[in-house]
Amino acid sequence: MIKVTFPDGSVREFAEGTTGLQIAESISSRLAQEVLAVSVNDQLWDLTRPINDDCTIKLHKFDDEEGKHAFWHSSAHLLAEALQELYPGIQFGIGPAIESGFYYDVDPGEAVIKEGDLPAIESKMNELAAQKSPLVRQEISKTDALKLFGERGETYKCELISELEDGTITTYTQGSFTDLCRGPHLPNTSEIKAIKLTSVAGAYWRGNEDRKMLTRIYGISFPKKKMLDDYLVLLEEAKKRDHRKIGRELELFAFSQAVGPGLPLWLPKGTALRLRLEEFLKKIQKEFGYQQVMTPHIGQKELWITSGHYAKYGKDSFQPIKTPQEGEEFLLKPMNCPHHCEIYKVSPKSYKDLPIRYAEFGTVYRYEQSGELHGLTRVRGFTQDDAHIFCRPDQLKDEFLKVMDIIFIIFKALNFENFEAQISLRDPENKEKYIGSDENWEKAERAIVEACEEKGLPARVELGEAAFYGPKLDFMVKDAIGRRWQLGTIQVDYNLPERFDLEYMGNDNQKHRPVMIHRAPFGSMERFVAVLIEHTGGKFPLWLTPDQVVILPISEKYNDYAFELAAKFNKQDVRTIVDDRNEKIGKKIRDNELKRIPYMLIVGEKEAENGEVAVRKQGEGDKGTMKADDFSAMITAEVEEMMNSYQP
RNA sequence: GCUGUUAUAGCUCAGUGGUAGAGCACUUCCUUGGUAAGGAAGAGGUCUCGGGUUCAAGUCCCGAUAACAGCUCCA
Repeated sequence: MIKVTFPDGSVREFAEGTTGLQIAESISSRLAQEVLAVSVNDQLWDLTRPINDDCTIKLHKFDDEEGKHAFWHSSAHLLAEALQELYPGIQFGIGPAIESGFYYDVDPGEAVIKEGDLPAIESKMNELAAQKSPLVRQEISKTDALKLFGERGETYKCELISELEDGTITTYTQGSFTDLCRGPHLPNTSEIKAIKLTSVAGAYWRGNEDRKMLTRIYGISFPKKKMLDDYLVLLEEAKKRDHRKIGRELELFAFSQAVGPGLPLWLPKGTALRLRLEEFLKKIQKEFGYQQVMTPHIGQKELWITSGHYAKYGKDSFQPIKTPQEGEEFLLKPMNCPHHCEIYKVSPKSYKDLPIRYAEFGTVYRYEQSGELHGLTRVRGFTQDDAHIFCRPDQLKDEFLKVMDIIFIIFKALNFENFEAQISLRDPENKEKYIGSDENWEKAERAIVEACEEKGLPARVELGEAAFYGPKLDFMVKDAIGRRWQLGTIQVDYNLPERFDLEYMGNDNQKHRPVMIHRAPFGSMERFVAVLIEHTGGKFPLWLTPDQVVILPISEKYNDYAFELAAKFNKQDVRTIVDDRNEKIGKKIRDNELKRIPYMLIVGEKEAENGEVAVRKQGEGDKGTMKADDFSAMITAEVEEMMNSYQP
């Protein structure tokens, strides 16, 4: 007998060789139907794999990550089996489960797989799933594995096998398809009830630009048809929230081929929104002891040679600007740090002066690869809500904590309730990729980890994701429909102070090196506005939205009253426009609902006579009539209350 | 940058070798209205750009550019 410990701590005995599935059956038949995989001593196993020792187990259904993972991984194998039948001689790369769904990278040889071929592949998958083929795990020696896949001409698989250690290799077989795979998998393919192949795209073999490009087929699958339908609805919803679409509809920003790719044009309404965000952050930063500075958009090439960026990025950047003066070269600034370092150096600094915090909404230019440009989230000219903090080493952690406070205030003000953090450290295997001493790196990495602990901020640690000059802490928010976006960033830098030879006089009358922190709570104004659009679906908070109120006269007879009110409201800082088109009221309501203006005021004979407005709230409908002055006071109070609640 | 797809009116799109179309938006007129689309008329296009095939190209072929999806990259 073996002792099995469940997640709740209870222990039960089972015969040696009992499987996860049998354990589930012993609890309830319903559980046995829904369970997909099992963790045995925190290792993910097949349900059909016999358990021979005492262990702790956890059963996984579709609603947890591990269950989904096994489900989609098996779906990838099912996709491969279907492809093998439809495209004889096809070669397989890898086919993993991903965050939502799965893919398989394949090399179809001469054949071409297009979007239009996906339905046929889907049908084949459904047909094969219905056959209830068990997925059978087999341990195999390295020699046998190389022989097996070698005979089938699977060069990609053989490459993978040759890098594995003998004795750790397993295969899974369902029907006529055998794949090299660590597992785990579903007991059989019939669990996969609803399949959608979503797209086909190219992907480099092993993610390497220099290797062959394979065909990647993406798909997603579910144990129930209804779940697939819900997922497809979510995709539709995401499409409706696309910031590129809403940005055009609400006249926030645009691109022009004449101006150039990746160079956004901010339209009046988008500019109003952005400036309001900037003012909000400036106000908070003032409270936190920041000083605004301003620097030019260009600087001498030597500035970035000093910083080290020219060596690393110079050849892939906008190229230097020449002048009539022989040998004189300027660069469009790709970041603001060197300029801020020069500001620091304008006068000698004492330890009593630190920390010094220079903030600038600094516009920078980076020559992103053409295929990388995407709406406002990835552009070639953008404005960072940048600041550089110069402090003493003993102030580092405290400054870090204060920056985190600013970021929390911003997330709260804009209703990003779900966020997480990622600590990016250097790759310990590849230390030569980074500049700076071991000692400094370790100090900085420790400060970040401790700051997160002190704030109780759960953070994922990623090795090898650090910038080349220092470790960083990035914030990811989840938007209203659950997608993750990277926004704010805080980066420690021991390197630039060194390169720019920054100093301060200590209380020991000796010169010391300050520590630098780069930070941008929004990230960039472009990216942040894009994420905010997708998060809110274009329904911005009242304090932020470009137009807060639109007045809709019932007929042209009441236009004068409408304009009078608008003028009065605007004087009171209630941002108001008038829809004076010669249209029926129903039409005006519809159009302004679609513009997501928070308040619509309908005015006709009754209202004009009594100095009233009929209030309609966007998305909520008629709210009844009130005095015009009461309405503007209400809006002013609502905005003030919001702004005051975010005082540091 | 790589692979694939796309490019027609301000927007969304139809047009599949024989002189360019719809809906919305826009302009003018009628209408002057009460909570999500009133009616009529009109204006608007070198069919992204450059080559080629053809008697004839928006349509077929090649190239460039841009956008989109994915990959790679992201100071």
